[in-house]
Parts: sequence; structure tokens; C-alpha cells
Amino acid sequence: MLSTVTSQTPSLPAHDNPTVVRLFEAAADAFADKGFHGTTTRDIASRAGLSPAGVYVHFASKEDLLFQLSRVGHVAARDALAAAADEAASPTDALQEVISEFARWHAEQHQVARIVQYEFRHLSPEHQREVLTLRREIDAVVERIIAEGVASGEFDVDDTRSTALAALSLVVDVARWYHPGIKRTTPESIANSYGALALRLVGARRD
Amino acid sequence: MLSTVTSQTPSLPAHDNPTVVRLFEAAADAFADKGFHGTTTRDIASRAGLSPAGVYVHFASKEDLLFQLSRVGHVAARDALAAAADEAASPTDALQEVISEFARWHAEQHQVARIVQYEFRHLSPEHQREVLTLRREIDAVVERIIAEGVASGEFDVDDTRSTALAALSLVVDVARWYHPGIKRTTPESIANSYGALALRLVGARRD
DNA sequence: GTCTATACGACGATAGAC
DNA sequence: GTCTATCGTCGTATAGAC
Repeated sequence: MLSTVTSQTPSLPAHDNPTVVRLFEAAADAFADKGFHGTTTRDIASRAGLSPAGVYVHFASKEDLLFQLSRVGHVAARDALAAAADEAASPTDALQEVISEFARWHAEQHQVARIVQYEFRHLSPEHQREVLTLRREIDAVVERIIAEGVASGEFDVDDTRSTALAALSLVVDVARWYHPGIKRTTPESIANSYGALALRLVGARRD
Repeated sequence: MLSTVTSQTPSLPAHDNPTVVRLFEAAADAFADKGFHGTTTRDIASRAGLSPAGVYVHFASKEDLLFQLSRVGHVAARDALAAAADEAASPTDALQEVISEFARWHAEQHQVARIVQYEFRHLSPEHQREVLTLRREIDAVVERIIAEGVASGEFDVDDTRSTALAALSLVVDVARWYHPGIKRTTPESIANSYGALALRLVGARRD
């Protein structure tokens, strides 16, 4: 699961190392389940099949592990969104595709998504700043689509910025409530219904 | 701020005690800011002007403090919602009022709201169960309004349950991003725009 | 009901052998 | 690069004086 994400960002050299991949997976499991401060380095190490000291060969600190995870997660999400936006023929198509794709990502990668969205505050100030830059790129993709739809007359929106935030809120909250096996809900069904809901939020003319 | 919430639930006898109120406020500040496990009992105690030991006269444990805060917060939110729903003349009015009110609550009480929504998993299993009962009552208010609107023909909705979840997602996410002083956004403006957005989500016939 | 003092385990991180 | 052993600190919670 996580390897899908990491393989999309081969720029991180550490990803060639299977121990690092296991540490990423262990940390993603643990942070998503118990939160950053609820997770111990011993917990992560044992899930990855290492001694407590083994973590520090690959990461400078627990916070560094959270940061790398957040960064990789944001990059993967941003790239998936930008690709979806580029393929669309109109703002209406673009919004539906982008929100569908992002909703699917929040469900399929719900552990990473949860960390990305809810453990942000436990990053150091410098790391928060770096992640925030990536996050603004994601927000900008959605805002731009809505602005284009308003300009073309396809959308009817009061305030572009706050409507973009609302569409993203729908999607982000998936990471809070979704878990695999939840009743009659799959990443696929979420993707379908959330694309349509986003079109309603912007008052798209055709349904 | 918090005293507004607590005064709505005089059934909790401890609220007559100003030290307990100070502890609630200190814990709400700290938990909202740094999360449950990121907050120390020393931190809470000093914010409330007590020694570390002083907390345990009033609360059995740090988890107990989180539980009482979650419970009071849920009860306040549920009562505010139910009141808003009762005053409405139609499903359209009811949905707009309820979502407006709940969005306003998430902004005004964003610290308690954040704790209620994001620190839930750190409660003990028994306490999770108790809080979950209250949460289902909140969900049921929204679901019932949407079902009534579908029945009356005012709303056009695919799936009542998932649409209710989406409307609540919009609102819940306010607790993640809102903080006082955020650019051109007030609890009042959030309440207004979110009521309208919820009507769009359900395909309400009149805007 | 609040304090000072403290028990005692768990924490993140490091040292040094292999 | 991984281990065992451990350092120094801080965590929750309690004991007992006032």
C-alpha cells in the first residue's frame, strides 16, 4: 500500500532500502492508529522488526520520521491531483475528476492521509513550513478549477476560496471516518459520490 | 467561552466549582493545542494555577479529564442542534438552521470541537462507547431532516446516510482549520455560508 | 483542598561491541 | 547496519504534611 506511494517518488533515495520501507509502514500504522505522541520509538522499531536503536540508523529522530512520511504523502497526493486535473476537458470534468481522485486517495491511503491531515501540528516549525508549501499547491489546483468554472459560466459560486475549502473539507474528513470494511463503502464508491457532491457545491449546471 | 458550554449542562455538579472550571479551560487549551498525549498533567496543572498533584483532587486521571470534556462538549452540541431543528418550519429551514448552528459551534468552540472530533480515539473503550451514543444522536438529527426533505420532495438525494455524513464532514472540518482571527472569516460568516452549502449538497429546490 | 516530595516506570536517544 | 546496554529525563500518579 504505502509502497505504491513511495514508488511514485523515487527521488527519495532511501526508498530503495527495504528496511526504510518497513520503517515507513510501521510508523504509518502506528501514527495513524495512536497519533504521534501516542506512538513510541520502541513501538515503531518492533513493528519493523528492529531493535529500538535500529531506527536511528535511518532517521535522525521520531519527528524526522513523521516529517518524511508527511512529505512523501503530500507529494504523492499533489502529483495524483495535478495529473487528474491535466486530463480533464472542462472545469466541470476537472473538478469531478480531482475530487474523485483525492477522495479515493484519502480512503485507499487513509493511514498516510490521516497523518498528513491530523499530525501536522507535531512537526517542527521549519518542517511545518515545508509541508505547508506542498499543501498550498494542492489547494491551488482546486481553487484554479473553480475559478475557471466560474469564468466559463459552468459554476455558480459566491466565494471561490471558501468553496474550494469546503470541497476539500469533504475529502479531508474521509481520513477521519473511513476504515477498510466500513459498511457498504469502498474507495471506489466514495470517489464516485464525492465527485458528484463537489459539483453540487459549486452549482454546476449539468449533473 | 467554555463556561458558556458548561453552564448549559448544570447537571454536572463539578461545574459549580471554579477550580474545576479552570481545569476544564486549561485542559481544553492544552489538548486542542498539543493533543492528548502531547499534553502533560504538569502542563494542565500549571495553566490552571495548581501544583501537579492538585489535578487529582478533581479528576481521577488525565483520561478522565478528556472524557468529561468530551462528554460535556457533545451534550452541548447535541442540545444546540436539537433546539435549532425544533424551531424550523420545513426540512429546508431545518437543515439550514442546524448546519449553520453546528458550523458556528465548531468555530466558536473550536477548542472543544477539536477535542471532541480528534481526540476521541484516546478515550478508554468504555468512554468511547458512551461518547459514541451521544454522537449518534447528533448524526440522527441531520439524517432525519434529510429523510423528511426527500419525502416532502424538497430535497433530491441519492443516499440519505452518506449525504448526512457529507454535510457533517463540512462542519467537522471547521474544527481543523478554523482559529480566531483567520482572514475575513468569523463564526457568523461560516454559519451563513455553510447553511447554504448544505442546501446545495441535498439539491434543495429553492436557493 | 492544596501543597512538597517522591515513587517508579517509560520515554527518546546514544555508546560501543560486533 | 544492527545489536545490547544504558543514560538522563520526564511521565502519571500517590503519600503525607498542613
